[in-house]
Amino acid sequence: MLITIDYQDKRPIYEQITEKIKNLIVVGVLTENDKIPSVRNMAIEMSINPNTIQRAYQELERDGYIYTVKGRGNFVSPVTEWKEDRLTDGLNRFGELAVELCQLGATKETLYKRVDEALVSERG
Amino acid sequence: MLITIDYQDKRPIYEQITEKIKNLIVVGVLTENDKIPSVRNMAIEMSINPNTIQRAYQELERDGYIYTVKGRGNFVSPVTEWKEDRLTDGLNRFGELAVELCQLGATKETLYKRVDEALVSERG
DNA sequence: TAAGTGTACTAGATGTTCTAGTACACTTAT
DNA sequence: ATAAGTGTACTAGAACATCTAGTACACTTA
Repeated sequence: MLITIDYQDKRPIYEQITEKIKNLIVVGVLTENDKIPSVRNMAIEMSINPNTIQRAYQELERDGYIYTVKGRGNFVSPVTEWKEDRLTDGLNRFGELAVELCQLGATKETLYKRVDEALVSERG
Repeated sequence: MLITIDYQDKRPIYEQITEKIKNLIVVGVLTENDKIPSVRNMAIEMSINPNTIQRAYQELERDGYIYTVKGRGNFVSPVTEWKEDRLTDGLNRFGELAVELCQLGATKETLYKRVDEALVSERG
C-alpha cells in the first residue's frame, strides 16, 4: 500500500492523495519515469472511486509532478519540472514563518539550530 | 473595515476570519483586553450572516485567542493563553520546511539569510 | 426600560466531494 | 485480430459542509 487516507482529516481525499504522492516524489521514493499505479488499480487497492484517483492524478499532472501517456499510464516527471516552483514557494513560506517566530520571541540561535538539524537529517 | 474576505479563496469564510483575527492579535494590532466588534456589528459591516461570525468567534475562543463575556462582548486574551502553543507549532513547521528546502538544494547560507531578514523586519 | 450583547435552535439553499455507472480511444501482449 | 489494461469523458445522484434566514432567550449596561 503506497498511500493511506486519514478519514479524520477534513481535507478532501483527492487532496490528501496529491500531497502524499508529491512528498514521495520530493523525498525521492519515486523518481523520474517511475510508473505510478493505474487509476483503476489504485482505486481498488484503496477502496476508493476511480474518479477520485483520476482527479488527484490530474492535479499532479497540472502541477508538473507526473506526466500521462494515454493507454500506458502515469509516470513521474523529471525534477526540473517542479523543483524551481517548489523551492521558491518554500522559501517564501520559510521567510514568513521566520518573521512570525521572531515576533513570538524565538531567538536567532533557536532558528539557526533548526536549520542545522535539517541539514544533518537531509544528509542521512 | 478590520477584515476583508477573499471570495476566490476556497477556504470557508469563518476560517478566513479566524485566521485574519489571529494574525492581528499575533502582530499586536489587537492587544490584551481589546474589545473586538460584536457578532451583529461585524456581520453587518462585512455583509455576512451573524451565524458565520459567531462560528469564527467560537473557534477563536476555543483556541485561546479571545474570551467571551455574555451580554458584554468578545475581548482579546492575554498573550500567555496562546503564545506557547503557537511557538511550538511554528517551530515544528519551521523544522519540517527546512528539511524539505535542504532536500531541494537550498544552502545553509540561503536559509540563514532568510532568518536574518526576518529578525530585521521584526525590529522595524 | 430599552438597547446591545452572546447563545441556541430550526430550516433551507448552495456548492463541493465522492460514488456509481457507462462509454470511448489508445497501447501492449498474445 | 483479439483481449486486457490504460487514460479520459460524461451523466446522475448521495452525502456533507457551508452559509443564509429567522426566531428566541438570557445577560449587561445606560
